[in-house]
Amino acid sequence: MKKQIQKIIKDALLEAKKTHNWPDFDEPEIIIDYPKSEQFGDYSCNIAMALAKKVGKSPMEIASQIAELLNGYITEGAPSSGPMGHLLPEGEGEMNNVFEKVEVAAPGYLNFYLSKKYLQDLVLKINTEKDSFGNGEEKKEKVMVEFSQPNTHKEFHIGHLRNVFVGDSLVKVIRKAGSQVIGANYIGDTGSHIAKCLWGIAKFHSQEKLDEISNKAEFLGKVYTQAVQAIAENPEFENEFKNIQNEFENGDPKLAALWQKTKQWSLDDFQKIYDQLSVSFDVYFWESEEELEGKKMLKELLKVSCIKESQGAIVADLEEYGLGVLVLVRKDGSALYGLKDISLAVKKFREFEIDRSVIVVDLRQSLYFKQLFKVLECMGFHKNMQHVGYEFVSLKGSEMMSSRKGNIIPATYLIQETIKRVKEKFPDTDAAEQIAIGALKFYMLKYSSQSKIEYDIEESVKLDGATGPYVQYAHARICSILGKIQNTRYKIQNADLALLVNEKELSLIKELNNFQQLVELVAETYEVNKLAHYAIKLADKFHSFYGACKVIDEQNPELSGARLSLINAVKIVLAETLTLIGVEAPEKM
RNA sequence: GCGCCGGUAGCUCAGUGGAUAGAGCAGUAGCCUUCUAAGCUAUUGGUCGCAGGUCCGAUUCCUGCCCGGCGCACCA
Repeated sequence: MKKQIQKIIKDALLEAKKTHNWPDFDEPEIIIDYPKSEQFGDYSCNIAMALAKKVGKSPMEIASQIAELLNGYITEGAPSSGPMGHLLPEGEGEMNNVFEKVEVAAPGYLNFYLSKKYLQDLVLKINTEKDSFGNGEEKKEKVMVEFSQPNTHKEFHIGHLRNVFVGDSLVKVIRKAGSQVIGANYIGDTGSHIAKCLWGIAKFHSQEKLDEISNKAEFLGKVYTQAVQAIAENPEFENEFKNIQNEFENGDPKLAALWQKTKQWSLDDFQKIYDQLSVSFDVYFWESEEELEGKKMLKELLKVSCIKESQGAIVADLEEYGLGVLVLVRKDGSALYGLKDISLAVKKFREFEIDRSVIVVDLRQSLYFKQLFKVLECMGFHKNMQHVGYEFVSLKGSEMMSSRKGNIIPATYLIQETIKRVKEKFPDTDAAEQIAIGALKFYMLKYSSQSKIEYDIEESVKLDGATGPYVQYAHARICSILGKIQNTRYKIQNADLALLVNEKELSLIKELNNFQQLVELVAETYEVNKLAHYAIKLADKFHSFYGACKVIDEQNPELSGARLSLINAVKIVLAETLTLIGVEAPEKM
């Protein structure tokens, strides 16, 4: 829609140059905005103000001249696109008269008003297309979104949850926008943290019957912390640990068996969490595999100009780009994250033939990703790779989490606690778990990614205001009304939508009209919090409509039919928006 | 030291080169014999960190500074 408005404005500018003897100039970019308030129409453009100097007239005068032409187009047709009534592509049905009028407002805005007919037809369109409403055109592009990336032998904590929610949402929204998407997980199943944990088990827990431990994942996390602290406090343990690390890396069968066994404990725990959150992956990568792949690539890598030996280690020297130095291989020969990520990046593009790689990782690794992408570039590997960062999550009233310090908040604790509190508050609901998971996801996703979250459990289970349950509640209310008219004379199909003329009704439809644009925007900018904000706004407008308009009215079955049709459209879009952020929409609450 | 991110209402956060800077919570005043009150309606509340600059116009862009957080060679 915005693009089409741009096009007709461009037509108008060209025509104005002739008819109003405007001087010749290069057109600046035509920007179409949503006005701040509905009193300024549905779309607005500030081109007249930008042109004031170039044309040599006042913004208001320019705006009036453009508006006059545009209003002419509404009835008579624009030079390149025909009547503005035919703005929409073929196959969109009988979408005539998209705009009602174009107005000029001080200090020089052009305000576009959608016609009632267009809005009323939109309700039918949504009811017809159902959950495919808002889908982008199918693209050939293949995108991989890598997210979650938990480390085995460490506990899955609340910071990991933010990652999972953002990543899962990106998969869904980029897919909806029309690209093929592969959701990928990259498990950290190797590295020094594993060796530390194995050493910790050998040192402090060798007498215990490991198989009888009830919460195995938690046990591993605790042992890891215990090991880190023990080594820090007792330097003499350093050698003991190094010995075990060497034995492990050289394939000691006992340690390898212990590794496999304990790794599976972590993986089982992760899977339980993903199941509970309804998150899944299309493909898994393993750090232990990339370690081997990376080492195989070393010979080739050393031919790359920026990669060299330094102080016994192999590093990428990126000083000339202002990116410092990235160590790929330690002086003891073991591989670091960077090396593994190089081989993984190559694998993603070669084996999976993707066009774009999106990686969701903590914002604190921004520099690291700049370095990684630069190294790949130096290798002649010019690909579309994006790091989507997000700020950290802490718990209100506690210091910053660190699994090395052992003061983390486990994800399972937060999930169980939220479910418990929802059940306390609403003992009658059957959807406590859906509500709790929804509250959790919504709370994390409503923040912009560069905003730190100080997680407040008390705040997160409040079910009013800008929360998931608030949106779910709007959905449940709609379902409740729709449930009442089953097997009655009211009809959603073939309703006379021209009856929808009330201010609240039109305002609600206008919000629905923004959905497709939103999907496109989020798929490009990765700003998933905009989905949450949209859901709130739509729910707000529904509640406002609900307060003002009675849907089922015995006296007026025709209007009721139209309104039922409208709320069904709202239900579809609301549910779809929630789906995009991974939140379920229960029918009853 | 260099770099990145933030500083907007009492609190938590949106937002933007332009039209009176917006929500939620908290506060105040109303609304359940009426489709789910997890709701609605109205309302109080702001030197958009500070100082310059660019611009017809800056909270938004540029520069400097202050405050908070984070990152900068063998963790991931």
